[in-house]
Amino acid sequence: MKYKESDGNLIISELRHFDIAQIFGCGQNFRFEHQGGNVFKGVAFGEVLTIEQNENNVILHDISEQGLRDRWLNFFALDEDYDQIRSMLDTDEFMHRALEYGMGIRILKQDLWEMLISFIISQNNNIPRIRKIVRTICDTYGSAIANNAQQFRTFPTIEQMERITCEDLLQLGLGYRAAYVEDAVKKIAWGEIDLNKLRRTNTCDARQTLMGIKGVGGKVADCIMLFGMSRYEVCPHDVWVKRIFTEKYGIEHIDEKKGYLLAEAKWGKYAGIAQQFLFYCERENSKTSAK
DNA sequence: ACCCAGGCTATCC
DNA sequence: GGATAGCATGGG
Repeated sequence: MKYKESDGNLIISELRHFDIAQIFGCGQNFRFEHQGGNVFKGVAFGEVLTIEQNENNVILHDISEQGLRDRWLNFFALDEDYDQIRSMLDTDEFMHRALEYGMGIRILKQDLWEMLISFIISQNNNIPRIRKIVRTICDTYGSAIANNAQQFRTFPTIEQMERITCEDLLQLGLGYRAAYVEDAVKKIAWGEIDLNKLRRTNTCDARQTLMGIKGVGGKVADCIMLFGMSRYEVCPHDVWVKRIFTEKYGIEHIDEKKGYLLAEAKWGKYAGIAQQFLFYCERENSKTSAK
């Protein structure tokens, strides 16, 4: 990977395994929107970014080298060696296909608080609607960001959300998840759960702590840890993976425990990343074939 | 109009 | 302990 500044933009070249459409389309992020062409725009960690990709380069608009190092290098996991990760995951024919299909997928390193709220909202919900609700929360409680015509706002901080009630959230269309988000906000705002402490807690205990929040079960806790704490070993046991493990890997009477054991055995410390390739491949292909 | 969505909780046995 | 209905809302 190489990068340089040019006309106030940051141009990245010789970057392997990076496809913005896949990265933002694989269900890990709800805040970047397709602007047409190969351009996506969104907000992460309070900063707005327009990102564009062509055959040879990735262009971060209005970003300096400093900005890349301070924020986006980490967000896009550019310090992770995806050649090595992919070779470790390439353990069978079905996964091989998923790796080919998701050639440019990377697991983003996103804000833990935002992942907590976003994945509570994700349960029994479809992705377009999750995006819409998250955006509404940002529009209502987040802060304005300078220099952006679409008026993207930040994901609200804990302080900006701490006075929210269940009724407020119902107004925004969260449905029965309103009470869950309210519980999460209270537990964090009142200090019952310390997210910074959670980052240094082992995965098993962190999972239990997260599951103490109403509306956070195993799958949601795992997504929070995978996307918000880069716990790459955590493999969220969702409906798609369940289906794959049954149909492609021949596991009968699949349940969460069996799923974890299989993922652990096959993909070890990158089982969570493996899950993302499987999820993306299966979901995208079912879109085109079934409908 | 109908089925379903990156599940979880309460309640049943 | 393990199984299953019900859940708010709206996208496709």
